[in-house]
Formats: sequence, structure tokens, C-alpha cells
Amino acid sequence: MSTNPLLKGTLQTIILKLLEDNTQMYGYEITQKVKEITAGEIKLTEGALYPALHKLEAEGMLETTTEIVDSRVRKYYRLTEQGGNEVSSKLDEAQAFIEQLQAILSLKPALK
Amino acid sequence: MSTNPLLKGTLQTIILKLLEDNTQMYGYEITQKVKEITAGEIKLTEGALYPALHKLEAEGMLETTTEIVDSRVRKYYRLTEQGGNEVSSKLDEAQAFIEQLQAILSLKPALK
DNA sequence: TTTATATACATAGCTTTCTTATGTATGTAA
DNA sequence: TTACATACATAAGAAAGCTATGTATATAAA
Repeated sequence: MSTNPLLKGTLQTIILKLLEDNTQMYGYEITQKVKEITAGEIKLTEGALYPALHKLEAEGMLETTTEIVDSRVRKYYRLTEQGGNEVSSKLDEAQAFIEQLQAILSLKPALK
Repeated sequence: MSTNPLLKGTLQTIILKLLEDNTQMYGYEITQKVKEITAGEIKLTEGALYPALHKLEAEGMLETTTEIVDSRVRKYYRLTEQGGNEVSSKLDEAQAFIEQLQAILSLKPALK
């Protein structure tokens, strides 16, 4: 994988979508889930994930509860009502952007 | 459109792909081409485009020739040999990332 | 027993890459 | 003479990643 500039801008959407599907998840679980779904192709780094979670929480999109499991701390995140409302528009934006991008990247050479 | 955080990381690939298809283009032409292809959905700002072109040139991916057309300066960019070699791997990366992203974003809710 | 790996959080410092705003200059239409 | 289109460029700032580091627990391996 190395670095992944393409990830920029999509991390928030990934987080919100996963939390829409799974009700509640903790940070480490999100990294593992993404790794699993993408067969290791996309790896979320902690330095990107945790600040992104904190930001979404500060914006009122996510709320948390902390639990102790096996004497380790787990901070569960779930969508707030506002967060839930935001998900579908974020997904629409992402899908629209992907389609436009593919329109450019799979362009046939101009017939001159 | 407003701002476009999703654009991050894809601008280089867009530029290289357009130059693969069109042999040579100048900056303003690239902005218009992208606007045209995406029906105005994606707008490249000059503050993003020109530094990106300069960077690709500095990295040896692009080379330029300047012409005067209608007493206005035009700086044409085209792929160097190195740039040409780089295009397909950039495109592969972008397509792979898009596929992984769609795998995450269109995930069905986990059956629990 | 001490090292490595996995789990689980967090943050500081850095870099890349974008946005906004501004500037120069020419040509044309209102 | 004002506005808009064409055509370049850059400075300042913000956003959002990455790397590295730190804390802490549990377990497996050497």
C-alpha cells in the first residue's frame, strides 16, 4: 500500500458508512473491517483514523461510550441522529464523484 | 460544486490521463476539458492546477513548450517518456482504489 | 524471561495538497 | 468602462493525511 493520497477526503465517508451498517464500532475494529473488506488493499493508519473520529464526534455526527473488555479500553462510536442524516448525502457525493472521475480516466483518445 | 475534498490525490492522475489522450494541452484547456467531460461537476481551480503541473514537470513527467496565440501566452504540456510510463500504473492504482472504495461504500448491513 | 505480536487508545510534528485570494496581461462584448 | 473570457502565476492559509512515538494489557514465542 505505502502511502495513499487517494484516501484523502474519503475517510469520513468510510467511517460514516461503516457505522450506518454496524450500529456501533470501535476504532481498532474499523481498521480491521476495512482491511478485511479490501483484502488488505486499504489500511487505515491510526494517525488518520483517530483524529477523524474525534473530529466527527466534535461535529456532532458521532457519539461514544467507553467499555472495558478484557481489561482493555474500548471506545465505541455510533451515529447521532445528525450523523445518520448526513450519511446518505455523503454517499451520494462520493458516488457522483467516482462516476465523474471514471468518466475522465476511461476517456477514449480524442478523434482528431 | 463548492469545495471538493474528494479531488485530493486524483488531480495528478487526471492530468496525466488527459495528456495521454491528447498529446499536448495547456493549463486553461485542461480546466475546460474537465468541466466539459463532467458537465461542470468537477472544476479544477487554477491554484490547484498550475502548481500540480509545475510539480509534474519538476519530477520529469511533463515537458513544455510556450507559444503565443492571439498575443496571449500558452504553455503546452506533454508527457515525457517517463511520464508516459507512469500513466498506466497511476490509472491502475486509481481504478483499484475506486473499486475498493465502492466495496466499502456499497456494503450490505452485516447480518447479525 | 524477555521479546515480539496483537489489541486499543492517543497525540505531536511534518508533509502534501488543496482553497481562497490576488496579481498580471490581452481580447471582446455590453 | 465595465464585465467576462482567455491565460498564466503565486502567496497564505486550511485540511487531512502520514510517521513516529507514547501508554497499556494480553498472549505467544524464543
